[in-house]
Amino acid sequence: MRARLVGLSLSVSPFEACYVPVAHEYAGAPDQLDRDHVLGRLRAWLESPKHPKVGQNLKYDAHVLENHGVKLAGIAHDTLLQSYVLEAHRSHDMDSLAERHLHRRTIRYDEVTGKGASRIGFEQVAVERATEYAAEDADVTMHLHRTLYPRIAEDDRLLEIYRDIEVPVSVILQRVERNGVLVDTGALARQSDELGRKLMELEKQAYEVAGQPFNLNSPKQLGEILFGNLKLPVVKKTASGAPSTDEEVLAKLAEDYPLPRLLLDFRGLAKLKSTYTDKLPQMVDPKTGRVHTSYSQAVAVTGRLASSDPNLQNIPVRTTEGRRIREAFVAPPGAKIVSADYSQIELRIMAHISADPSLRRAFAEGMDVHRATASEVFGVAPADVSAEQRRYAKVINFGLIYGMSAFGLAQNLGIEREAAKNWIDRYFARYPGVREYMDRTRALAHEQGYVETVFGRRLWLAEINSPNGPRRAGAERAAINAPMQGTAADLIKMAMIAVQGWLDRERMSSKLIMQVHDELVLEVPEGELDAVRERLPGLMTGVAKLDVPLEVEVGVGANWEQAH
DNA sequence: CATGTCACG
DNA sequence: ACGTACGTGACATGA
Repeated sequence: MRARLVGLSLSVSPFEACYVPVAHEYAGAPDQLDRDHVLGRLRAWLESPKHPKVGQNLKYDAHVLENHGVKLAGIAHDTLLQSYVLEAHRSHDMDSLAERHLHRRTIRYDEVTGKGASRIGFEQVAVERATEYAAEDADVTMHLHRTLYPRIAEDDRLLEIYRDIEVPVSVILQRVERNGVLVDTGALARQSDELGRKLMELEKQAYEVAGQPFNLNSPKQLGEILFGNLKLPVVKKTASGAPSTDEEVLAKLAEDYPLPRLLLDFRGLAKLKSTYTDKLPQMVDPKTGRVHTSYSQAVAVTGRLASSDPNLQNIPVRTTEGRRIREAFVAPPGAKIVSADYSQIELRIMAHISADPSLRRAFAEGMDVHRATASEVFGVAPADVSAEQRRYAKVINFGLIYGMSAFGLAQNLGIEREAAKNWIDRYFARYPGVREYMDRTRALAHEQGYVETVFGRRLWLAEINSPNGPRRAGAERAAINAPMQGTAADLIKMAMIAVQGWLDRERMSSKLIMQVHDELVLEVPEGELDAVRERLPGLMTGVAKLDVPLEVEVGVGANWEQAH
């Protein structure tokens, strides 16, 4: 949102590229063409949808150009997305791609700008050196496109994922990022004060119980207090062998001792304050007055997006205190926040892929799926399922999506492993199609080294044939999870395209402002509220016809919390 | 920069 | 006997 253009590099044929410096600034820098003059001359071409462009991560270029008032159009190809569609599990930076596919060792950005404290801005790089770096950048992109795109084009389904999903989504994401989200910084500041007071109080109490002051934020110091001074039992150890002080451990110790409870409360509030109520206001862009996240489209191996700087996909929701943070995500005067999320999307996908009759029936008949599962597993009528039974069934259903083990289920439910194994056996007896899906997926993963989403996105499993047992088992669980998580990612990307397409065609002012894996969030002027509420669910459920119905829940409010 | 922890779907 | 539920990103600490 704030980067300024220093120069442009372009290539129209292999091994030929140019660099146009426009804003290099250092003692003795040569005279350069004026930036606005250059952009003025290039504008018609840059903004023309009829003139196709190829780049590496053009979402970024589009932002920089838009910072100068140029709206990039004609994004035909993106080598970042090509690499991601072909090999989501590998690195996609240009240096790696050039080595892997072109056997070329490129000039690295760090080599040009330096790194750490002595790093200089690109505007201070000598024009000659900048030319070598930047022109090579354009040339490598050209070669990568000529190498990677044919590999996608030879597979119909990969081509659809790339051309019909990833490329259009990148264009939409740039707009979503630019739209930003309005945040009530005053409300967050008040929450920070309140949290600060509560933290001071908890800290004071902790010092009293511990008999001495210590840094509550330091797992190391905390471990010394708990397990050294106070001689509390070590419940489990961390990967490096130190006694763990994580939530599970503290919860267990809290049954018998006072200090762990204080620490659990402290940690919960400290997280909210440092990550959210203190940080988010600092992330507001001074120019737009809004928070602009960045979506990474080639990070998550399953096809999901990732959000960073700030991450808007992990804003608290599970606790009452946490939800207050969502109240600070607001609509401007005259508008509302609209949230629409897919209901039970991954379980529906499991029902579709596995074709299990009972699971499909549960969704077809619009049942509460956890209640239906409880009914089957516990052998009672749906109406007679207890709250406890439904809770168990919900944990089992989530476990299935993750490729659960008896151990994992036991731990999650706090029951014996034998008992957990028993529930799993009963589940599979009732849903044989699901077991067959899991077996089939495991076998396929071993044979091919990859699994696929419903729409043909390919998910590679590097360790599926590892001689290391635990690693192989991990890859098998990932293989089971990936088609469900990945298909859900495909669906919501298609939904983003459908929704933005509708908003554009209807010349609406409503804006997509966030994507949270199974949820789209929009900022909607009140005049468009009825239309959006009416059309949004159908647009989202209509992107694909699975063997089970898709359902979308829509909420409206003055803020994100109310809309949920 | 690694580690531990914890926020989300 | 081991080590175990999938996918992410950010923060604080401490080397």
